[in-house]
Amino acid sequence: MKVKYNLLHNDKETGARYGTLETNHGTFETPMFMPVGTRATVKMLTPEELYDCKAGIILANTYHLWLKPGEDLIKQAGGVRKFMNYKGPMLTDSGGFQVFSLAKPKDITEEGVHFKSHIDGSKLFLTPELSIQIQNKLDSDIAMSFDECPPFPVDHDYMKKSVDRTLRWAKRGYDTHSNQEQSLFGIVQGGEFADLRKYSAEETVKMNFDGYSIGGTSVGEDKETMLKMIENSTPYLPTDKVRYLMGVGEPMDIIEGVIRGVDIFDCVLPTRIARHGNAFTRHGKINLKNLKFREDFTPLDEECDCYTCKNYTRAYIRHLVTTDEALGGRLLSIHNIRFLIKLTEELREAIKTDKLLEYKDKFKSKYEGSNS
RNA sequence: GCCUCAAUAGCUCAGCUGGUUAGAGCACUUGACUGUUAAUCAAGGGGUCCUAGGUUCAAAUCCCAGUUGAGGCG
Repeated sequence: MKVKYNLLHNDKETGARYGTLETNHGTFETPMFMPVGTRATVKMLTPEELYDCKAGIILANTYHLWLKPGEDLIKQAGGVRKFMNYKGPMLTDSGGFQVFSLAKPKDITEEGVHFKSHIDGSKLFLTPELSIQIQNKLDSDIAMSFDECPPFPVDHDYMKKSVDRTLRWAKRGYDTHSNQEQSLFGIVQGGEFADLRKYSAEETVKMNFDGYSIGGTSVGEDKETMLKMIENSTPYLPTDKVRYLMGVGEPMDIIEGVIRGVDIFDCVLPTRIARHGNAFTRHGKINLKNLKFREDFTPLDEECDCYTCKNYTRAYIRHLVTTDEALGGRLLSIHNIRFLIKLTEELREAIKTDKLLEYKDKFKSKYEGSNS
């Protein structure tokens, strides 16, 4: 079956959405943060640890799994969820972000995108059809359209051409999509241009996808521009389909996204900064490598209910991080993922009680106050 | 007792045919990270070049004496 979004409540002041998304492998509440498991693993964590973090859905990447181990092996294993022993809902990204991170402008053609493999430098060619075919075989619950994710900034002329090409690619992917058990989402682009966001959203919605996402954010633009990108997109999306903001994961960005009508977020930030020794806390981001945590025998965050905070101290985690022990990255990853998911839980509660703006103000003053 | 070799950043070492402000890796102290090319990247602090003389316009570098260490010979 296709995913089904149920809108259960709008925050009275902001219109922010509380709802649920039904999938073939479970129903979860939104807003929700989706941890990133690019290569069929949320780096350093087991599926059980993700369940403990209350992850509603996780993400894997078409591009990376195409190269290794190959989509046919994963199909043989019974799909990516079975392959990695993850029992909950899963979304696959299309490889569109790799157009941004790996390809050069001249590599992007109407037919598809020429890549140089980041593994061995060999020449690759990814098309909208191929991306969808790979995702059909990966058998995720939700497949993403193959889009161009342009860098920031590009001029209006380039962005218009890019948006039109992404629309044609979306249509090609839609026509290729054959896995009836899998949903397919369209992606809104248009950069910081309000007219192109509107145009991209309206044209994408006409194709009647199972859900919609906002792409082209977190590619180097400033915060204010990113928020404009969102608020220039969500008004044109249908209220009865889920909305997913791609690549956004700073706590304040998630809150601002929810206020603007977003339901799902994904981001590598919690897991990446964890491997680099950092943790989100109510009082801002902290770097456990800092000397000031040497004798700090308190948890990362007093109010956190994660496995790490219930059992370990900052001093111990600092020891693990400074001695390059893998457990440090694991404990921090568990905490950071749980932190963002708990944030979305609290946002859901705030929406249900129509107190989202009040919640935002409280969170913000703590988070952007003095670090400790 | 004699001979040889060594001594430069916290550690391991480059530099030694004299010539800008003595370097590197690691460690240390910080910072960055937003649909993962990332357990990564960047910056910063840190020196009696063993000590004392000498040669020279100029010495980590050459000469002399000493100190400490390693090895060898008695």
